[in-house]
Amino acid sequence: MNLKQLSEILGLSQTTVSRALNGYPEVNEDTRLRVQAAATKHGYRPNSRAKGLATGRSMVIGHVIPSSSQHEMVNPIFGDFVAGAARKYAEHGYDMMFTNADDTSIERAYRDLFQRGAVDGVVLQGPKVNEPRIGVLSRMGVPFIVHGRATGVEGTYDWIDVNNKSSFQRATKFLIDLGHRRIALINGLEDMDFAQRRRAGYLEALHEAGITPDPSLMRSAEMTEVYGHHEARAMIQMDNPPTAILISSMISAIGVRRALNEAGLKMGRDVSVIAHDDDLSYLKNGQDVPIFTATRSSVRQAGEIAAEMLIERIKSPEGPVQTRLLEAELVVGGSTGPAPDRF
Amino acid sequence: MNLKQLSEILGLSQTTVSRALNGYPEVNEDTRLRVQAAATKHGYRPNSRAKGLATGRSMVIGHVIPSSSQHEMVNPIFGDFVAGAARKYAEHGYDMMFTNADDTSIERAYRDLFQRGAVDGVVLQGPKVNEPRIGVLSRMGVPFIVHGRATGVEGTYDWIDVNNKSSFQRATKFLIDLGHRRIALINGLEDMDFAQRRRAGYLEALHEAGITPDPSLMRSAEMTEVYGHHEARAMIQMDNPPTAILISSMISAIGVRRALNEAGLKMGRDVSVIAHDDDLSYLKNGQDVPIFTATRSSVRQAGEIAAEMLIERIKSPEGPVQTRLLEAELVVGGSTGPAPDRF
DNA sequence: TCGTATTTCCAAAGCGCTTTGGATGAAGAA
DNA sequence: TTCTTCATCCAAAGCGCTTTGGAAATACGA
Repeated sequence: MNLKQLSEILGLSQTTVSRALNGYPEVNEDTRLRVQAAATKHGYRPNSRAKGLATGRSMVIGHVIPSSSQHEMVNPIFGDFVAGAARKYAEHGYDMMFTNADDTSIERAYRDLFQRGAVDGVVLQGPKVNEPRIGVLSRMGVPFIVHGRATGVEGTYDWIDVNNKSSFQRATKFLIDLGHRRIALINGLEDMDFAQRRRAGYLEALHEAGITPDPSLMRSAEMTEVYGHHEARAMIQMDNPPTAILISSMISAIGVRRALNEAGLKMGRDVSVIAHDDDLSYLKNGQDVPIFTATRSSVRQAGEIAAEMLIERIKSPEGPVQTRLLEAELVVGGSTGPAPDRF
Repeated sequence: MNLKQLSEILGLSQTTVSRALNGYPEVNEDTRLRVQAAATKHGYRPNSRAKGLATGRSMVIGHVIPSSSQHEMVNPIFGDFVAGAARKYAEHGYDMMFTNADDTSIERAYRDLFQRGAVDGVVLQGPKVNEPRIGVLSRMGVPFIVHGRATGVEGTYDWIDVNNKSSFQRATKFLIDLGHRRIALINGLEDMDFAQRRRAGYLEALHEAGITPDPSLMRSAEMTEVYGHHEARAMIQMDNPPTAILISSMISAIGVRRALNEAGLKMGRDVSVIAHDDDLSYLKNGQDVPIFTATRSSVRQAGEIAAEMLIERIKSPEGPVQTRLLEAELVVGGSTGPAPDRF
């Protein structure tokens, strides 16, 4: 069923039917009701491609899945972020499109998506330090929003981010106040912007307390469970092991916990642990009592906000730059305690 | 840059340029090269909406995210499945579209997506027993593939699934052979088809061994970490606790492990545990030695296969029904051992 | 009554592409 | 030479919608 057929059934022109359905004023209210009834009855749905062609808008927002070619890793936060965004998209009548691209072709993927008119805007996830994609998108003139920020990138752009630095600074200070001096940081990949910021917060807290950072206590890699286990295990075997560990992801924190258990160490007593918690739906940090002391910030909520900001940007491309800094909450759970007495 | 402009630059008709770029034979090879060079030089990308309108195909495949309204839960396998599928879509020139829909409007979401011409085919994830969506999609005539199957649905349809029954039957038998008699099952939601099949396998193995199933050892809910913890904790406090636990998800298995640790029980010695492992990229089951004894089947690979099957279906809508049953591998890890002597 | 708004509708153009049905000219056959 | 046959290209229609620029009919004012 297309517009033409529907209009013939109704004995009206396509113009009138189109207007009736799209809420234009120049159509009699009786006619509108008649049209709407017929549309529902016959299950008429305007063809999105034709509509897009005519209006010049696709009502689609693009995401690029950065399936890194080396590490075939899907970020666990992906699902929740997307679910949050999708909900808002749906509310505003947008669909969501994904394209897959490996590291080498991400830029082309974005360019392609936009220039062939497939999307009205894009979301850039997981920015690296000096993220080159931001410049590319800016020059292309495509509305976009960054989930995160990119140190070293010139110019302004819309972004939503967690205050990674302050949250890790606070978490570190929390541990220092508990008497910890040897605090390890199990972080994400070095070149990720969030990892740099978290490290900066960690270092600043150490600095404020007059603690010299120990490079052997700072690790970084893709944040899997196995990675957390591997690094924690290595560190507790050191001559001078850390008494506390800061971890950039709950998933890796689970690996850390596993390593501690294997070594017969008790979290919160022998070793204190703080993790960053994205509040994933399938991995809540305990029920009433949090398992891990954690810096918590819902990535799903970030997805919702990102979607709304992007839609706003699409609506007014020349509007003022929008930024949004979420503060992570420091929730205290059972994984932290006073530094053990080693003397 | 559109076709018209490009053809004017080249001094050729739109027809010829279009044909040159799409590999039709009726164009001189020199001309074709000239056209291709100009297209690259000017960064010409055919507008997908216009192309779609003209060809009648959208080159997009739809997924519906079933963000259940009650439990705001995103399935953790979502990311990996999608990453697998997306890769294949990209290889064949397809994009991937997501729509969000709550439980009540999923059917409408599919109908809408297809009837307005937004997608050429859809993927149906997480089928329930008697899944009504399958009938809907069949009647609509939209090419689709089911990730999973649906007991009780009449008619044939394309699907790819893991042999849930046989894998859980084998896993259960494995535990029985180790001397376990009280074996618990921490399963997914009752109405999910996979959960029913896993339970059937479990029950059959018990039956074969002459063990009467104990309803108090069978739990089912959405498979979060907290759920695994909660159920395991409850069961080990029973008068007659299980000596082995079968779990439908690695995430929940982690919760089970947490409960066992809290109770001072050692996995593999005091309680044996087998989990189903979807081989998620961020949650590998250990490195060399598997942590959990597990029934393993890569959901990412399932995504790839599903994508290829669907594309094949789109190509030949009248082709024979395609089904694919993957056998899960039983990997033996450190979480299982002989039943403890209780006498 | 006539002239002017206002309401309600429509024909046709246009969005950017593919594809049908030729047209043109060169090469080969007779 | 004249007639076919290819090879190569093009004009125009069509995909299904929105939107421009009226036209017709009705209401209103004087």
